[in-house]
Amino acid sequence: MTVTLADVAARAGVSPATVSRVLSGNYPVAEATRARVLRAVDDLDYVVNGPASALAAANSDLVGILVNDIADPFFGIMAGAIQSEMGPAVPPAADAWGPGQAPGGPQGRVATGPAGPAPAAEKLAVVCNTNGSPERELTYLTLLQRQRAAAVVLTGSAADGPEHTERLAAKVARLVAAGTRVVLCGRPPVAGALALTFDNRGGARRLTEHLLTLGHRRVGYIAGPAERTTTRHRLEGHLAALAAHGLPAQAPGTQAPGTQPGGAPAAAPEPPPLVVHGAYDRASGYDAACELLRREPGITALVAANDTVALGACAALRDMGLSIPRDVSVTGFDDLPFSADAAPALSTVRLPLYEAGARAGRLALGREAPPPGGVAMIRAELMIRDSTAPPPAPGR
Amino acid sequence: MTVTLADVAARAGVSPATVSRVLSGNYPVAEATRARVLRAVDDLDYVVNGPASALAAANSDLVGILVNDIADPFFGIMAGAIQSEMGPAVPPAADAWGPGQAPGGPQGRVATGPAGPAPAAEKLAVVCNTNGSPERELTYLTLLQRQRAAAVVLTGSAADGPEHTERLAAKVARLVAAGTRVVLCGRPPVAGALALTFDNRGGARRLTEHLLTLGHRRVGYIAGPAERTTTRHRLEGHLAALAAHGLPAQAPGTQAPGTQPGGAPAAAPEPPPLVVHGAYDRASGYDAACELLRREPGITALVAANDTVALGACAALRDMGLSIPRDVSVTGFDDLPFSADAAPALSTVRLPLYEAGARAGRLALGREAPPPGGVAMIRAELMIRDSTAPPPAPGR
DNA sequence: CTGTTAGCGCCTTCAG
DNA sequence: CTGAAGGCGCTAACAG
Repeated sequence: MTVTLADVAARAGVSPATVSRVLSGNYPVAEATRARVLRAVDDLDYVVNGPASALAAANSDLVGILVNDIADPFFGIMAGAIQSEMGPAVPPAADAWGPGQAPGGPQGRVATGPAGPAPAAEKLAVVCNTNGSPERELTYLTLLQRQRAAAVVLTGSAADGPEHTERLAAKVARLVAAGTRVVLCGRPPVAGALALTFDNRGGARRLTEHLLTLGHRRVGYIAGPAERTTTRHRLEGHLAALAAHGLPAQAPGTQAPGTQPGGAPAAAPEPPPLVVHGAYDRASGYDAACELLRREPGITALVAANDTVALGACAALRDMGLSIPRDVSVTGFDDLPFSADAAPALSTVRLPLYEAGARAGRLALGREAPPPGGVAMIRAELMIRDSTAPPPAPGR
Repeated sequence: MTVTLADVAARAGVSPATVSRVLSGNYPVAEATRARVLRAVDDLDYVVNGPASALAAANSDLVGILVNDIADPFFGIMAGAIQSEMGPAVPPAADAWGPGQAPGGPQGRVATGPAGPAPAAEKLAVVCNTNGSPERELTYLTLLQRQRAAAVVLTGSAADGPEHTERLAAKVARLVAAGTRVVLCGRPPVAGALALTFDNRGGARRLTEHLLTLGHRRVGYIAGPAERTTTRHRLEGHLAALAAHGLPAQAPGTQAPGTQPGGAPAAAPEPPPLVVHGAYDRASGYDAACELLRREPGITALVAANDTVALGACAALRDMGLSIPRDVSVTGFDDLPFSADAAPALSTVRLPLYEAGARAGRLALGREAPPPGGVAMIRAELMIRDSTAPPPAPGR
């Protein structure tokens, strides 16, 4: 039914081994036969049988990319960047043969010789959507392990909590043991894997400091899902900034520093916490903003877990008749493309998603030297735009 | 090094064939042995060798999803929907799985332990980013063919033009011949493949009609990349609406119907066309809006190729000090999540991206009967919101 | 129900 | 430089 390597060999009048050698290009073959084989391949429309080749060679050209939400540009940008690095081989005289793409130039890559490690073939970069489910994450990892994937890149926040962390670590260990390279991008490190982690804590801290410096004292925080590492880290940064200014995390008003949170239960009504958790989406931002302003109408600034959430919060504020940033300042996180276009342009923290993804891709292919210790921290950059300003005058 | 099926067989004291049978679950096995095998699998942390199994069975559980831009929610939503249908099996206990739909015996693998080790059957849905390059599209198709993918879903607009159309058709034919199911989602049909096409022409036409009905007569059109089918179809719909109202496509002002475009070359200066092409992104929308208003300051409405482009146009208008929709109305297309949140909320055409993607996923797995003729047209729904209104009074 | 027997298509020594 | 031979790990008929 389907044409095999043997068919090509017959057509070209050579042995299967020779065809194999021509195709994988990692072994000297006479230019004449080489051409003959290539033509036969073309004539027959031959396409290598991946499974068979993977079985025999004990490796495949599959590279898996796991994302939490494929509909979110945050992941789309990283995934796209990772894939962009999976192209055919290295810089010079790119030899992208492939069954179908005949010998590029007259002599293709003949004289090039081993310009590097090996004319690495094109990788099949593939993205898998976990939908934020730790369960599905593990499942995909197993599926990828099954395929003997060459590498796996896990992006975005991980599920927080010991059990999953442990199960993931075990899985990663097995993958690595099986020869699969594992890279984490925008995630906390895991033993055995290379990691590019974002400075979520630092970015969040500087963002809140920016607000405090402007004079804000009643700052609401719209956090992401409670069980995610990124959520926790950003919140920690925020709280650290607050603490550094002597502001108790949940103080609703201008409370004196040092006030112990667990105060009198009945006499003085417990101050409502100014942190609300929700999903990383626009609707959550909207709802959370409403909730926070209900709890504490005196809020003058809202820090959102990410840009999408921030936009939802802006919409809520608008609907309440509040002006941004005159009445309330709002900040996001990530600096996704649309943030600069929002009205008003969002003050946020820029994460170099594309650059980080590209680097992760290179690491996954072993095309770049791993950072010392296997872990690198990616800096976040403050982007101050138009959604933040000093709070309204006290007696507004 | 790695544990194989034979190891498991030995550990369980059965033959490899038996292990294979319990793992694929498509053959009766005594409950006792079955349990023994499962335990051995678990003890040894065994994971099937995908390539080997694919080779032997002549099929794999890979399903490819091709998208033009993975960072664009338009594709992310469809891809996510498609993947959501690739789950383990169907709704009830019914276990429709295996390389082909196994008999799903009376109690198949019911009594299995806790979420068995490798409940298999799960398809590995995988998305590939072509970045809008016809070349890469073909390459990915080859890569997927190499892997003997079970199915392939191509989403979004196709490259327009005979050569690519033909090459694609040939590739699709080969894939289908090799047993891979091919589904098109949001694309024009291709022989041999099932297709779910969006009513881009109709949607665009109704959108422009909406504007004309409001009283607009000088309508600018911001089109997508010229060489894409979706671009062409939407533009055709727009022009059809214009023509139906007796408005020449490129008339800059209130021109009398019937005026022949190719008029006097020097005497009467050629009216500037009111259509500008650009990428499907926000920056293009911004630039195109500027360009159109430069060409024809009297424009009272801007029709954008999609929502993202429309938002860019809105930003441009805002920067020019124009109010939406008081001075200029703006429309989008697709109805992506953020469109309803824009300020003002965007009038657009809703494409049921998620539903279409889910259906495409089911078709790809053969879980749903194909539409008659293999092609189904997906209706687009007009969503009138706040970015459109009657044009300003004549003598504004 | 379970074991046995052949390959699936390709890569990879090992000769020539 | 090229051919011949063995086996990668698993599944799919056939026996029993």
